[in-house]
Amino acid sequence: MSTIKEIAERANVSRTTVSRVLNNSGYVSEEVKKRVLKVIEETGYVPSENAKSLRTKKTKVIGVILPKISTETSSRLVNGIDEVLAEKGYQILLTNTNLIPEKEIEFLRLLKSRHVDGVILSATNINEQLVDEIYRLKIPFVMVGQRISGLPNVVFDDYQATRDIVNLLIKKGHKKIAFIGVDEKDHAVGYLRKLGFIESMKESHLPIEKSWIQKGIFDMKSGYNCMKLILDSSQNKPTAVVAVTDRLAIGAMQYIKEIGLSIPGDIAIAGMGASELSKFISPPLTTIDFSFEDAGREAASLLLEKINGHDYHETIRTIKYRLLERDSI
Amino acid sequence: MSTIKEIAERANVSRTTVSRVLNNSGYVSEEVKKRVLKVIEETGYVPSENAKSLRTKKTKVIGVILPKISTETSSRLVNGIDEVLAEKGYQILLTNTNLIPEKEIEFLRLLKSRHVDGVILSATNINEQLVDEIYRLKIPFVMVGQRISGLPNVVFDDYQATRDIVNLLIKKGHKKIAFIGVDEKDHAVGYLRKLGFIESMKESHLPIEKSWIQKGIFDMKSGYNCMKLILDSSQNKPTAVVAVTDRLAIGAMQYIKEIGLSIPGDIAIAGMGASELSKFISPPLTTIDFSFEDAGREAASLLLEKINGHDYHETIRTIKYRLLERDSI
DNA sequence: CTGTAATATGGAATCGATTCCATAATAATG
DNA sequence: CATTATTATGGAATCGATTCCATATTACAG
Repeated sequence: MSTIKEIAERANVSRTTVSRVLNNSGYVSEEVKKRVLKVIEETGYVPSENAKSLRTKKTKVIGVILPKISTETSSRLVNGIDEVLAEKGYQILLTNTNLIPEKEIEFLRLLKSRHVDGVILSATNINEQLVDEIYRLKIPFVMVGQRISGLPNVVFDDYQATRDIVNLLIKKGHKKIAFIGVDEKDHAVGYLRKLGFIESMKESHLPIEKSWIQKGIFDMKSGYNCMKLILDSSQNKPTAVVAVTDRLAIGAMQYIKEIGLSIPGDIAIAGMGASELSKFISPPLTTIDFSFEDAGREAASLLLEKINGHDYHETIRTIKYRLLERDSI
Repeated sequence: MSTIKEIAERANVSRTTVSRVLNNSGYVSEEVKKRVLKVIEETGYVPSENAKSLRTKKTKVIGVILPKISTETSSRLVNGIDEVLAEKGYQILLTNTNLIPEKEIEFLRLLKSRHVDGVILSATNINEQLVDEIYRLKIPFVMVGQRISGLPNVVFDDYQATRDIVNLLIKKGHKKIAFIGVDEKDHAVGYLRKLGFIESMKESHLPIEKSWIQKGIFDMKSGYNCMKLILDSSQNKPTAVVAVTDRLAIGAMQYIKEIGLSIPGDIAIAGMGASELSKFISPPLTTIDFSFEDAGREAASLLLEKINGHDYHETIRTIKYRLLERDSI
């Protein structure tokens, strides 16, 4: 691996001049420039980004912290982020917390030690310590999916989206609607979506049986189990179910089918997230399309603004969603 | 952001000593050690990885080049890679070629300039120029999914897997089997799978109509179109179809269903890749599970070996696959 | 009590770039 | 032709760590 010094020697100029050619800044005569470029070409020299960024304090790397790496949500988000960042010559340094909250802080520190130019965090739950750490970081930062006051956020309207779904079911005549949620520590998916459900029901003066509200985790098995609980634990069976993710909904569908009930005849069901599966499952699942690519793009743009601008007041970008009404309701 | 110099001053020691504490190497008295650690704690100091790696020539970063970022294949692969690397304290620098071949070379150079400790490349096609560049790189390197001689490879047995599927169909009595492939420039998915198909057919002395072999790209729409061509362009209609990816297969299924034929009654169909969709589509799709997570883990392990060992002879790790027989055949 | 080994610490060079400052050569201006 | 800009180039400091080498102190052996 050649260095700028070698190039300088070979081209019979100083390192300073080589640097000027590299960044084409300052004055360099055409002749010298040509000579230097020729040497660079011949040797296949590539300047060390490392040394460069030590001096310039810019790495052109953005840290991305994901709760889980191989989910459709994450990969669509990263796709959106990359779309915007790659264009501006930034690379993505990927970290995966695997849903372990302490890792978020660990990675935040790590990304700082690597001098990334900015951080995008897609978190599922936010504790005090994490928020503290973020404030201490003083690195351009964007939060996706959850809200932290005082910082740039890209959020989905979880509350309203859930209401739209519930209201649609109500409009279709359903009065007994069950709900499969997740832990409310996840403010967006857990708390806000549940709130949307409850408030919509209340506004329409519809009762909610306690057993109709179940809490799962983020997988199909859990949706299956929740559905089982809902149907087994009460005589009063709901005619519709809203699940806060498609996976939960699909798990629930499996149970419904398994016990011989029809969808949507006996029970209507809706999910959220517009996973690819939702379109192909039978019957196709009604869901909310949150466009994670848009969220990624938005987050990246916002981050670039912060990187260039430095204005650190709170910013909230709400990603629009679409209700995809399909045959499951 | 504090530096080692500041810590040294605050603790009234030299930078050398602080460095010793940081890496606990060399001799440091308990007393001084405590004092330094306390200052580090107080200031929240994190050493600059950047400066460190400039000196040590190690970045603890692995570059990963993907053909497409938001596909199930890629995200499963990255998941496997991350599983192994994270454990050893490595981070992933992600780059996405979006299937543009020149980008592979561009990113290879870029990753070198960033002094990554190694590179994992998941490529769809390999041209001479790319191979040249890889040889020139002289960075620990692992190729996934395609083979390059003389270097470490993690490959799938595309040929045999395809044969297994075709043979299964033949065993089930099918004699007229169609094939939806992709460009043979993609040696693994395009060339080898087609070869497997053709040879299996030949060995069983089964004829292949020219129109039964179609070439698509990597999406459902393309599978749909290919299926249409297969069924429309000849009187002699096949009773089974093998598609080289699940997406192509699912697209094909859509067309088959659309024209009112039944699966597998009128036409049996099989895909490859074991996408999540394949399990939930109706009827569930027979496919090959290539365990991309395993491939990722294997690639990462192999890379770590290379990073530590330096032995650069060719290595080939073939990831085992499972044939998932489901209702579509 | 002297000589060697072990322990403890710091100075200064180094990694590979950028960048400020100085200086030399050439061109433009009055 | 002297003076000032402009162009062209290099020297050396710098970024923030690590690490070789030197030196000082203490411990131990003969």
